[in-house]
Order: sequence, then C-alpha cells, then structure tokens
Amino acid sequence: MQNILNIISAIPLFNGLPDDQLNAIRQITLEKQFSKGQSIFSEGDETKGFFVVVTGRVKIYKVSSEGKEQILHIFEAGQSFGEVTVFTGRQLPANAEALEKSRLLFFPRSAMVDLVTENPALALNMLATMSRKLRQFAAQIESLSLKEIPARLASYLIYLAKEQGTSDAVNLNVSKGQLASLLGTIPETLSRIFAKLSGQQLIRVEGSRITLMNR
Amino acid sequence: MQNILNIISAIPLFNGLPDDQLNAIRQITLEKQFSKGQSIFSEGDETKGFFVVVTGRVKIYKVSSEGKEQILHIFEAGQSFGEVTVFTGRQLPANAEALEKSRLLFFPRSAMVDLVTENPALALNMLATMSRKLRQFAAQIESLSLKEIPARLASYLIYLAKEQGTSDAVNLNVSKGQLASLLGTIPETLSRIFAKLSGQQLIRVEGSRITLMNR
DNA sequence: TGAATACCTTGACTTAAATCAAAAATGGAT
DNA sequence: ATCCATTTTTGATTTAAGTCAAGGTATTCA
Repeated sequence: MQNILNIISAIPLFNGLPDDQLNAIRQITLEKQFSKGQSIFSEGDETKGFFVVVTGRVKIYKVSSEGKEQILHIFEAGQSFGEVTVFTGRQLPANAEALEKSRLLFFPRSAMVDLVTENPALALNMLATMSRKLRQFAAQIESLSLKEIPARLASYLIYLAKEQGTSDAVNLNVSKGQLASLLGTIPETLSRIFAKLSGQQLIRVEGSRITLMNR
Repeated sequence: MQNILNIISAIPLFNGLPDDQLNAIRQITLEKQFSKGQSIFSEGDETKGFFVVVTGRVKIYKVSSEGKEQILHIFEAGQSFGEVTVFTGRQLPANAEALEKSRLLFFPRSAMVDLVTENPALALNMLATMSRKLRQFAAQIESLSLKEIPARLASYLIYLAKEQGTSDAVNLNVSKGQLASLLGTIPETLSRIFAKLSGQQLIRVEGSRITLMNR
C-alpha cells in the first residue's frame, strides 16, 4: 500500500501546504474502499465530511421523482467531492456512487473545519477548488438550457479531447448510458445523435473510441 | 448616506467578524452605483474583485450564440456575487446587470485575498457562502434537466412563498420575461403555462401577484 | 392626456426529444 | 466457446416546448 502522506501531498486541494500541515491532515484522514456500483452517500444524508478520490471514479447524481437520473459530475483521481456541506452543515444535496472499484480518502467534518481555521493556505485552496466547481456548474447550466443535445455532446467531446491531451480522438470514460445522463438526455436520443453525426462525417464512432473529423 | 461600517457588519458574509476585521474590510471597500439595465461586468472580463448588493437587484446570466438568455441567479440586498473567480483569478464566467437602480459594495481581489488569509473566520464564512451557491446550482441543474417547465414554475412559486413568508400568495419580483429566462424557457411558453394552470384552478394570476390554490 | 415603448398573451405551426417496444450487439462469467 | 445479462441501436409514435406572427395590455414619459 502506498504511503498516505505521499497520496495526500499529491492532491491538488492540498498543493503547496507545508509538511507539518500535511502531517496534521494525515492524522485525520481515513481510508475507505468502495466496490463498483456501491453507494457512497445519498441525498438527504447528514454531512460527515468530504472525500478525495485516490483511484477509481465516482459519479455524483440526482434522481427525479420518476426515477430519471441526472449526473452532476464524475470525479476521478485527485479530485474532491462532498465538501459542499462541510462548512454549512446541512444535508447532502445529491447522491454519490462508485463507478468502479475505488479507493477514497475521507476527511471528517469537524477536524477539517479546525484545520482550515488554522491554516490560511488550506482555506485558500479550498476556496479555489469550490470556485472551480461553481464555474463548472455555471457552464453546465448554460449547456443544459441554451444548447440542444448535439451541441452539448460536441462540447463534451471537445472537453474530453483537451482533458486527454489528444486533438482528434477521444476515449469515452463512461458508458453511453451514463454519458446520456451527464448530457441531460436518455440513451436512445444519444444513440440517434451519434448515428446522425457519423452520417454527416463529423465523427467516427468505434465502440467507446470517438474520432473527431471536423471541429 | 448610511455608514459603510454599519452596512458591512450587516452583510451575512461578514457575520460574526470582530470589529477590527470589519474595519480592515471597510478600508478596502469601494462603493458603486448602477442604474437600471446597466452592465456591471461581462463574461470574459478579467476578475477585479467581487460585489455585495446593498440596495437594488442584480441578475447574473449567460447568453447563447443565438442570443437567448439564461438567468443563473438574481441577487438582492446582502448577497454577494462575482467571488467565483476571486480565488482562481480567471475570467468571469457570466454577465451581471442591474435590474434596477442599485448600490453595490466592491471588494478588490488582492486585498480580499490578503484579508481572507489573515482571518480564518472570514475564510469559513466565504466557504459557507460558496457552499450555499454550489447547492443552489445543483438544485438548478436538477430542475433544468429533470423537470418539465410547469414543475419548475411550481417549485419556484413555492420557493418564493417561503422566501416571502406567505403561504398562499406571492409577488413575482421579476418580470414574466425574466422569470421565463430563470426557468430556462421563453415568455410565450411561460404565458401558456400560466394560462393552463389558471384554467385548472391551481393558481390565480393577477398581474405579478400569484395565488396558490393547491400546493 | 396621448403617444410610444415595452411587456404579455394567443394562435398556427414546426421541431427536437421523450416514450414505448423490440431487435441487435457487446461483454463477462462459467 | 456459449450463455446470460447488460448495453446499445433502431423504429414508430407522442408530446412538450420552441418559432413565427399578430394582437392586446400596461407603463412611461413628454
């Protein structure tokens, strides 16, 4: 098993913190394992702390009264989630589930509040992290309400290409059903859009590998 | 004119701060006036700081390439906006415009970062404020993608009733056109939905006064 | 007061996407 | 490999909401 201190120091949230602070953080860290499909927390649960992904992937989602699922975000290694209510102490606003076998670090709420209080650099890091999330959410709201689905898919593919450092071919890191939920639609519709865009020679779809032929 | 210190101490963001800190904040505060319809900042502008509404109302919105507007939020007295990029130093992700004659306080970025660094209580307040915004955004994403428009309108009316402390009658604080944008739709559609719900005796619409007859 | 402007509503039509249903493809597990 | 379960695709249909166009109602300002 990898040294927890090494893992912690590599997490963007804790970037640039002095060693004694990293050590203090290690003291309060708990390690948790989740298997594929396992629930991490549910909407309405009380906040106990927040998580950082060490390995694996976690989806954050909401479910409508009719059972339709909307994915808010998918978090990968190094990213934190669940901190939204750590500082307001309310109920969690969404569900979290492991998309695959995942190793997470857990930071209990009150200990974390203490640490942030004592450590301005940590507070600034957390503020920056939350700012980034707010920006992403604003983009997602824009996308959901202003763009039709082919345009949402296009921006997502371009975002993925940037993410993966490739300019013309991307690997979907989620199933097409999950992607549909992330884009705010359903698998049937997404499938038709893939077919349409392929027909127009805009993309080429080979399983979960998509080639962009015309940005 | 009201004492700036009094105003600052009444802002939720600065709740519970000691007097010397409030004084330090006053030192960096600038006061700005905006007339109805005046732009406060635009998407892509560089971040210079953030704002708190003293009087008036401000809308934060995005515009699609076809010119359709989506309101992300409307801020009223005591609420802050624009802090999303103060801690990451990137371009502003949306536009801000005064909905009416508004008096705002402006807090320059670098001075604010210094203050937060020196004052853990302020850092926690800011974290709590941003958490609340993240929660609201998550709710908005859910609403936009999981609910059809009559349901979005219903939740907004119920939210307004709670906000205004009335159980059965609410006053729309925005024009119906603005409300349409806030709900992610267009005035025509909203108008039809008002007509439909009135026909079903679920609400009664008298100008900007809505009576809820059946929650 | 009356004109001008902005705001709101209604109607006819179009369209994007959801639903329902079923077939095809994929991918593990034995 | 073969079977089973899940995921993905395709087809027919429905539906909610957007578009375009025109009329009505307020509001504001001179």
